[in-house]
Amino acid sequence: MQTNLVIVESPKKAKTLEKFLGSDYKVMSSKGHIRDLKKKDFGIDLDNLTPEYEIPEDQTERVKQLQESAAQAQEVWLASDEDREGEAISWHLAQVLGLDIATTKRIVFHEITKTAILEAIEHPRTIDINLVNAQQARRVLDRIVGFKLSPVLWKKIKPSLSAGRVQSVSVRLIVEREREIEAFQSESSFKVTAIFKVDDNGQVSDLHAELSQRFKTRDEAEQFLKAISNKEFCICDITKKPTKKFPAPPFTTSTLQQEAARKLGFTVSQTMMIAQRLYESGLITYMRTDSVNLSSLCINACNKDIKENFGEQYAKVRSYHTNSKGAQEAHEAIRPTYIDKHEISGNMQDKRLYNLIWKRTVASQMADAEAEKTTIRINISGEEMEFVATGEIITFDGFLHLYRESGDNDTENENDGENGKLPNVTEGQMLNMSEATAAQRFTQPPLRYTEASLVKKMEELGIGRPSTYAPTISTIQQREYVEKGNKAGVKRNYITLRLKDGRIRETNKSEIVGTEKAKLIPTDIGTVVNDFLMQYFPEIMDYNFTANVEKDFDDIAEGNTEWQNVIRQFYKGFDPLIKKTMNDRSEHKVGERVLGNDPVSGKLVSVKIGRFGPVVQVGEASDSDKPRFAQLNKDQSLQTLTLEEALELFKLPRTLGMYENDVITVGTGRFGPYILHENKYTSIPKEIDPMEITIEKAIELINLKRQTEQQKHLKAFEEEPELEIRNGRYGAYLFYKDKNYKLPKSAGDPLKLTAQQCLDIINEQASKQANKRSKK
DNA sequence: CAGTGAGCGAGCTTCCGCTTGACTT
Repeated sequence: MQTNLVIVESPKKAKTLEKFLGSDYKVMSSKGHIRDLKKKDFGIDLDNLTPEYEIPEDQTERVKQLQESAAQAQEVWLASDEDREGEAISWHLAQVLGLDIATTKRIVFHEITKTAILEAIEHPRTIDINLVNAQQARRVLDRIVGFKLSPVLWKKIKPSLSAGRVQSVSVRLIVEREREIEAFQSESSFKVTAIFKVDDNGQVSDLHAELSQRFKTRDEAEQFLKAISNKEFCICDITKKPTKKFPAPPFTTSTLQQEAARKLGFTVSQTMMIAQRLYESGLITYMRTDSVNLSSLCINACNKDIKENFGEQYAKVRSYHTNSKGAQEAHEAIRPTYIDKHEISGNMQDKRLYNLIWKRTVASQMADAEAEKTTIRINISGEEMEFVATGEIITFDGFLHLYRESGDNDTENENDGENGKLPNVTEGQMLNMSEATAAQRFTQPPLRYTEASLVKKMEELGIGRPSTYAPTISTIQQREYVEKGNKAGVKRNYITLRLKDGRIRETNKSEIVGTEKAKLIPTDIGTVVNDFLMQYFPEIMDYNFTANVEKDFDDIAEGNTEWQNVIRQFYKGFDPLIKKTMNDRSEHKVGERVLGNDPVSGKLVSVKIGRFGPVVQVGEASDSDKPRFAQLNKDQSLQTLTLEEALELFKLPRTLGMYENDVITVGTGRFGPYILHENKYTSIPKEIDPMEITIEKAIELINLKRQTEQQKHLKAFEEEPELEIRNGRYGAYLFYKDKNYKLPKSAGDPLKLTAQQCLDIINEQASKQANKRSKK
């Protein structure tokens, strides 16, 4: 007889718990929150500051089941996570299930082990209403900020935009980084390196050293090289210093996302999807966590595993503590459920992520790596400056044997000759310099954010939670505040001076710098919205806003303040700003920039964010004839567009002339410039300027298009009129009911396929597609 | 990746955190 009902948040957790607790206990899950503020309305009675809750559509069935089970049970145990949100979930459950808040048993555990759970059952408490109120304050504040601020944007900038405590500040980070990069002035200096020939136990080897100082100008560097060509070099000092390296703590959501991006190239949401799969298969612990804590069970298992596989000296028991802002630590760190499971079966991605988690976890329980750092100082006769050679050798690899954390700026081959082993030399030894080089080096602008490095920054600032990092990054891209893109590098020339055999040779080389891939770049809309919010709502945009309100939430949780007071206090300052901004009828639209006057009509030319994004406008709404509009090209920006470029946009569409009884026009559309003739569109290739294109060239392109069009239809079928084999840029493919399908290589000669074979291929791909789409 | 090509008149849009979903063409 199941007399007890235990309710947790996650279904997977429920299953595991049921095994531990035995037949007296039925375990169910809430699947997160079961109530929320009304979805459609504002959801808060602002006069009394009362939240208006409802059960979301997709939770009604589940709530009904919970109610039925609760009615049958003699005792209900609320076992949601031990954090603010978890406490609120328990409270909502108690309300909806008609349980007494004062007496209903509330239990918590941070690790899912039998002892931890039985221990929790032994020590139940009741719902902490102060903590619940802290959550209500958090929820209400976010709703007020989001639902009051967004409409201001709809009115002032563009419909459907959004603003919020977390997303707006995330966009700010990206906009400001972009501005830093724009404003960055690269400075160059000359770095001097030298190679000395050393007799190392009968073998001649190179000793690379760098000058202790850099030169500002080419001339200074040249003078220096001249000066040292006939100097003497002597080792004046050798110091050896032992150093230690420590393993990184076990994974949290944020660090897992970062490391999976750096080491495996996963996007943040990809990582979360795979981790979810591993969790549901029982292979890893919960993947949304801010804790670095490992259960003692796990620590012991690591210890045993390390000793068996690497030896006694590699093991070192460690416990980690979080230092990230606002961490609530309701779960363990992300770790393998069973340490002795070194490998898993499954697809490649699952395996790789599991492997990463396994290594990180085990490495966190391994010994420090020990190294010896050697610094050799080389004196130059008659000079203040000296050459310095450094080398580091690992004397004991410790955790490095298994795992090394990657850095954000890691490049493939960063060995600048500074690491590694140095040849054997002694103090006082005279050296022969074989060559010296002065190479021009430039200071680098800050790097744009990747998804993962943005998550890192958000965590540092205490913005967002493990469960929201990935969704937030999707949101700001969906709203088109930010896009993920590549930045082509620029070519830069640099000078190298090389001293060899008493002669200095100068060479000019060039390199491509600043190439960035899959980086977050702000759009015009993102920039305009950010600047607008910064101007009118600086408090919300302050990087410390979240941290400040968190202090208030803590006060509420400790019972020192009433939650409504905190909200009332905030709203008192916020509401007038909203009202004022809404009613502010300034002459110009937000983000508008006047470029000048149209030389033909004399009318005002301006750029702004239009209904469909950035546009140029000639004339004003008050003019007798309507203003003309033109959309900006994809590579143009509101902030940098010039009057000339703006006027250029109005020169299209233009008419080239007649061909076969119809006009040829040249226009520009969503996919770049095109030729329109007889209702058919032909793209104009990149290398041809649509402003310069001749009618002859246009006709040539039209005919070329017709030709490929003709060659497109390889084979049709009588029995399946909607099926066709077509020829495209990448060879033959299938066309069926207005959709394209790839032909697998195994299909053989496309012309020999039967209709049935084609349909089989299509069906197979369609079902794969359906799987993919449903995941979205 | 397989070819695509519109133009600010109804309406509606939006937050942050918890959690996992599965319109058959």
